[in-house]
Amino acid sequence: MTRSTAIHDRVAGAILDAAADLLAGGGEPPSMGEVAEAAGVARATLYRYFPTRERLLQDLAAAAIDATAARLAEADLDAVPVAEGIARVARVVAAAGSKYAALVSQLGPGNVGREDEQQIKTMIQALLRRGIDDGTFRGDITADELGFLLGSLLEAAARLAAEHQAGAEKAAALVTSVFLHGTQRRNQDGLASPS
Amino acid sequence: MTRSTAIHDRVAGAILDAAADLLAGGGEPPSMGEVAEAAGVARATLYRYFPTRERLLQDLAAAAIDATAARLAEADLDAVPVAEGIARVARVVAAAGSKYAALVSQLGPGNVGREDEQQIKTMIQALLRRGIDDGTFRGDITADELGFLLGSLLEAAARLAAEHQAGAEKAAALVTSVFLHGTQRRNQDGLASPS
Amino acid sequence: MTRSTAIHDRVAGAILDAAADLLAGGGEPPSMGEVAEAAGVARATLYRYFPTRERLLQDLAAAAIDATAARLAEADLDAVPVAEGIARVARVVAAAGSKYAALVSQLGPGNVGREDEQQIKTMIQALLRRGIDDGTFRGDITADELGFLLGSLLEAAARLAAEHQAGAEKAAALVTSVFLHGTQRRNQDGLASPS
Amino acid sequence: MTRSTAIHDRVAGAILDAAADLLAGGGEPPSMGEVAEAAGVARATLYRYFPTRERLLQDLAAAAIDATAARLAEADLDAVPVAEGIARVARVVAAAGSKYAALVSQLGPGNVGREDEQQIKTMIQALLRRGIDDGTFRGDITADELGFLLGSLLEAAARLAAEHQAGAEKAAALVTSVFLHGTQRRNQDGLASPS
DNA sequence: GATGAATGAGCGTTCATTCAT
DNA sequence: AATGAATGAACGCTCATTCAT
Repeated sequence: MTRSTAIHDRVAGAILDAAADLLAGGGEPPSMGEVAEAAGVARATLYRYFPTRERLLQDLAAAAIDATAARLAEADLDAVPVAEGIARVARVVAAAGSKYAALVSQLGPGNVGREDEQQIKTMIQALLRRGIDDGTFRGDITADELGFLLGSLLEAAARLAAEHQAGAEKAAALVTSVFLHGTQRRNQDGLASPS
Repeated sequence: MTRSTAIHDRVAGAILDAAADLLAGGGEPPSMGEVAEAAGVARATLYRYFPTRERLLQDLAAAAIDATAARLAEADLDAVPVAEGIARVARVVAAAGSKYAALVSQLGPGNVGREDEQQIKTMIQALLRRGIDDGTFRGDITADELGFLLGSLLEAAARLAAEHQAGAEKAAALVTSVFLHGTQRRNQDGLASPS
Repeated sequence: MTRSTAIHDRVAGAILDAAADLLAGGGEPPSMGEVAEAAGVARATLYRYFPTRERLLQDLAAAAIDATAARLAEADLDAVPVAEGIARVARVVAAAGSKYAALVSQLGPGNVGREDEQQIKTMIQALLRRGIDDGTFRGDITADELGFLLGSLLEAAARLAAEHQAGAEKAAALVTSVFLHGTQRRNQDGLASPS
Repeated sequence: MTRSTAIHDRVAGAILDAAADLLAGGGEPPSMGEVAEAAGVARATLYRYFPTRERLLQDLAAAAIDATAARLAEADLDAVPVAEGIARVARVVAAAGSKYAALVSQLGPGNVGREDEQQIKTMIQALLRRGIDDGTFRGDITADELGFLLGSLLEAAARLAAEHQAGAEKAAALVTSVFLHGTQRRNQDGLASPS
């Protein structure tokens, strides 16, 4: 069992690597046949590991997300002020860059392995909730809304970084600044604000 | 000629309507045969009008964009303060909502009829540039970067509205507020800002 | 009526000419669209004259056959000995050559405007029957069988002439000789003969 | 390899059989879909074996020709007098009958797998040349011309047999007799002969 | 009566997925 | 467990034929 599991993982890894390369490289989404060939297995074998194209992409996304989650976990978000936490999140996501962007366009937003993504969502939600509690954010935006906004901006940062329109650091700083300023607690300022 | 053009446009319109309905409705992207049937024409006829699936989707997107551009043109963006202009843009885009969101996921971001989209981009760029000039926005973010950020947030607003996670008005207000506060000119405030 | 009939015939003639040219020229059978274009009319107009591809080809064949029938009628088959009659038939058919061959391959043997072909068949049958009666042909082959054999050999002559593998005269003489010798009345000769 | 080749051949054979049946049966040429259905395979599979309708027909013809060639090879043409050889050829071709006739009308004469047909042509040419040398045939007709004439008459025999206008035996005997008498060496007889 | 457009059937192809070995 | 072959659905296209103006 241990033996075979090891083999299984090695093959699955090779397939995921091949798929990632193809996705990152060419413009058109690779066919299952191309993935199988690049991985050096037969189409039918590919299907033994990933019973569906969608599943393959999801698992691929899950891998990227796991890596991102790991980096976030190392980032000690709980140990720093909320603003710094947001900055770290943005840097990690912007660095993940191209992989993340390529996948998202294949899956449509929101289909990315719900369960795996949850790890990240949870960490970020904690950060946001802490920010609400300690007054970093204004009180008229719910945690869910904050999460959605931050998600969109992080996606923008990843795309910016991926398309080399800005360095990852630059993109992260930009997004961090806008998010924090856009959501920070303040006094009357005459600007529109959600009812 | 006028006659035949009118007929042509009517049929093309019927096809686009049918395709839009199917896209908005079901989850799986409709086949060309389904689109043809829904439009009440033969598959061969569909191909006379839209020689390719991709072309159909592009034209569909172009139609949605044209409609949005028309609404933006009616919004008199030049005649109101920048902040109000942004608010109007957000409301229009959030109202466009579902159509826009369904299409984007089919085409991948960025393939949406470059030329047609340009109309909108131009209007928004003008608004942003005016905001930079009159001090609405801080000076450390370029017009391009502002455009990218606003684009991401508008997409978020459209998705929010489409998924009924928030009313279109609410989504627009949220995004407007965050964007304006996030990018407004300010004094030192100790928050991170892009170098 | 007379006026319009004249016009009608002129257009029909132009179409038939165009079709004949295309058939004789290229290898692949021309499409209805190609015929229409070559004739300078719209596809739909072509169908007003020839309601079916098959009908067009049949009418084309009928024209060729009419011409052939006319030449045969001029040949005074009744006024000469049977053997000379056969020779004249062969010369006429071999001379018709290429047109005949190109058409046959499009219609499959035997579909060539039954009625029109009948004119020729009747003339030839009369000749063959006279040959049976006057002892030119042996008595163990029916008039129908003789007709079929002669038909096959005439087709061969036409093809030979069309493909320039032999001059029309040569091909006609060859076929005439073989047919006459092969079917002439004779004494015991030890060769196989149909029971 | 041996295994898979055997399977491949079995399926290909089943497809060819189905196609032959449909061709022989109905009047209208069967669609690829009909052939696939009759053979019990999916259309896509049919295309794996025969990538083109034309290819399918050619291979079908080649099969018929191979079978005919095999029968001719069994007929020991070299071991019998030329006249008897011709008779055997005629019997074999007339027996092949319907298959051969149905195919020819689909492919147009002369497109039938040139290489495969060559086997038969060669055998017959040998026979004819022997006949020229041993005086069976008259000297004023070349081997090529004899071949062409015999070919036409054999085609006639196949058609006669296929259309049940005569039994295969009868058709073969008729054609044999006419060909041999028509081409045999003789003295002056007053009949036309090719210059 | 002539035409442009529409139709329906078939062709040849790709591809995700399943079957049988 | 890995594979070659099969499947079915759709795509994009051509063409004979029909419809509506």
